[in-house]
Amino acid sequence: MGHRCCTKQKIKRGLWSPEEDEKLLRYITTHGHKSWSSVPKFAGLQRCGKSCRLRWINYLRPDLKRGSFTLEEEQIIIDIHRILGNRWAQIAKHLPGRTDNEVKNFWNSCIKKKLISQGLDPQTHTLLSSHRRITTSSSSNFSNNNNDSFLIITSNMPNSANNNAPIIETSQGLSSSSSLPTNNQAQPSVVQAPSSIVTSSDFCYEPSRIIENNNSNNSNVSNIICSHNYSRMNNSIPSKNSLLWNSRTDHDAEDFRVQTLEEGQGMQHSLHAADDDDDDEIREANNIIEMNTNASLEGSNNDNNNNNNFDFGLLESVLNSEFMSHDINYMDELAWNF
DNA sequence: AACCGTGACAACCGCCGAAGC
DNA sequence: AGCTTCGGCGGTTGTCACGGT
Repeated sequence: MGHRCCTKQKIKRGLWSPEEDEKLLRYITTHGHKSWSSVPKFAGLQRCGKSCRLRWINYLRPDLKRGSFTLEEEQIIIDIHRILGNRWAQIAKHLPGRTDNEVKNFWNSCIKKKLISQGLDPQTHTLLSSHRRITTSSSSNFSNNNNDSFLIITSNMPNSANNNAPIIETSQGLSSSSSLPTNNQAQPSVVQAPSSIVTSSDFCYEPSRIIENNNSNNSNVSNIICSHNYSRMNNSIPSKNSLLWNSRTDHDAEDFRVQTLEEGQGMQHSLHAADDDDDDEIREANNIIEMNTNASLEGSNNDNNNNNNFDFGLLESVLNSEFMSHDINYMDELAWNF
């Protein structure tokens, strides 16, 4: 049973012969591909347009990088997969010369097994239950020992096509009553960020500290969760009043800074998004955006944003992953207060 | 030499959303 | 507004090479 476009004509299937490749290559390089459905006809191929497209994209395209994945590429895939999941096309965009099919195959044949052998769930990047040393409560609950244990920034990402400034929500601390906030509880403070701060729902990430994830209910909404995991980087507990860390925003990027100023008086965020030249979505590289907010750290109502886009399931998994997969002792020494 | 398991890669399938009519 | 076509995507299957038994 072929694809609909294949049913009308006699269609060859299976592996492509060198002659077919030659025909397709010659046609595309001279005529381009305005309409894939008409390519086989004009190129003299007994294939469906879809098959031609796939062959071109995955094999014949001149800008493809062949050969094994490098360790760096592997790490990029893992990092982005942690954030985006099985969005192979999005992941591949961060790997010049690689196709989604390649990335997917590499993941399924290599990375997946490697993660499993390390005791990690390849889908969630958290420890497999058999490897857990700390047990947690049910997935709907999260508990910690301090109200001000972490900072959450939730950004309401715009489409890359529009220039609306994203909404950045900040919230500090979760209830220590062991359950996550619900929609009826105090809402995070909301500030309007400059439009240059974020242009993509998937470019800004820091594997161990910041998680950004599309909300399943709204593809334009992403969450960035920053946990207070500073001491691992700085080998010290961060000061209460000034907090700064770096993180990666892309494979060649390094800056994403959040600076927290006087507790209770406000917060200052300094975001530095690095660029990926090949990605239209990542336009605002190297802009240092500072925004001062008067957001109360206690959380406040806001007049222009009522959505509750926190992905608490994600949050929990992130935190579980964070604390269990990296450094158990870290939990003991972590000072939660700023 | 034959068989089998595995890994890597290629290709197909079915679904979905956008665009055009 | 509803239908069709098309391109894009992720999941799955097929194919081939290779090494071990």
